[in-house]
Amino acid sequence: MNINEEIRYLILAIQREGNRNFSEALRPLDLTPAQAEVIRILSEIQPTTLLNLGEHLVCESGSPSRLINRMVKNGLVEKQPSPDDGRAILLSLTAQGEDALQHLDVIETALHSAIEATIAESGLSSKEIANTLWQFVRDTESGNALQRRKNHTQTP
Amino acid sequence: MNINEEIRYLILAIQREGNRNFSEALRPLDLTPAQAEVIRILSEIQPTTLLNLGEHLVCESGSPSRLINRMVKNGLVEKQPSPDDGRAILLSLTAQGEDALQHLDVIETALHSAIEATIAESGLSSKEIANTLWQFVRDTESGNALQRRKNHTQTP
DNA sequence: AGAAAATACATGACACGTCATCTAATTTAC
DNA sequence: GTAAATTAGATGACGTGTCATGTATTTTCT
Repeated sequence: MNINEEIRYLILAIQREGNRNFSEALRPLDLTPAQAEVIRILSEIQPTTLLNLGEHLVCESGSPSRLINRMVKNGLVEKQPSPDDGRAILLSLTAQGEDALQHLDVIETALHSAIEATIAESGLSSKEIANTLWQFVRDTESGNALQRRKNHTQTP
Repeated sequence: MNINEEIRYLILAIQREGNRNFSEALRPLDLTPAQAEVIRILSEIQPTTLLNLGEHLVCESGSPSRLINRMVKNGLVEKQPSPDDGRAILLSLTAQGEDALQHLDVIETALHSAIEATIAESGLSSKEIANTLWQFVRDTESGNALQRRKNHTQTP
């Protein structure tokens, strides 16, 4: 097996395993990884429209109508019509959503520490890895979404 | 945003973008990425059972009954009862499946060249990247599946 | 102002992935 | 030899992802 094919499958394997672990950690909160991403993004840019939310989501392309509808049904997100645009809908976290955010923070902090420890064992730095990984998603939809998130969370 | 959180989302973004690109390349063959993985694995270890196939699949945990049923319906794979075990089913590629394999080979070769070129731009080597990525999936289900595939394709 | 194009969102259709549960066949234990 | 445990596979349920299509609202163009 070609080393580049191996890397292709490694990315898939890491994503699957990571998602499984994260799902398991989120189970007590009754959240999926995609929902967790929505909560974190909304906490940074709420209130915002479905379209703008979609432009910050790495987990999905297009407008995440159904993902949001499920979260509304679960009491995590609320919708209200936009005063400026009759087509748009403004989304924000409910009190329950804000509450989930606090728990989510603990879980994600632990996850990121685990990632750091894993990379440290390899001898490379997180920065070197990130730099290489960025090569794959520069000027892509998902890459742009991630870049937007970075811009939003940096203190200027 | 923490660098390790960034890496977490980079993995997700790469997997999504890569999957979209691969899906698009496979569209003329009427194959999905998961089906492509099955074809490649079967070509290496056929005839084999559903369970053994599952142990070589990175794309799915558990037994891929439905994935295979779809491929049987599409004429890519054929099932036959195992002579040794009344519970087991032996899977193999049909002529159409073998034909798809040839086309798949061309597509994957191009994909792996593109991966190589992307990594080369970053200054690190494919081996260094692979080594670090392996840290994340050592002793996991997906990682073991990939290791089994490597063992099968290496010339001893 | 009015027609045409663009935009924001919703929805149907399909294929995954994951978990839980079920059935049938085989192995294990006694 | 038979009951219990294990194993191989199938299937229901649910939540994504992705693509295509549909509807309502705004913008643009003239």
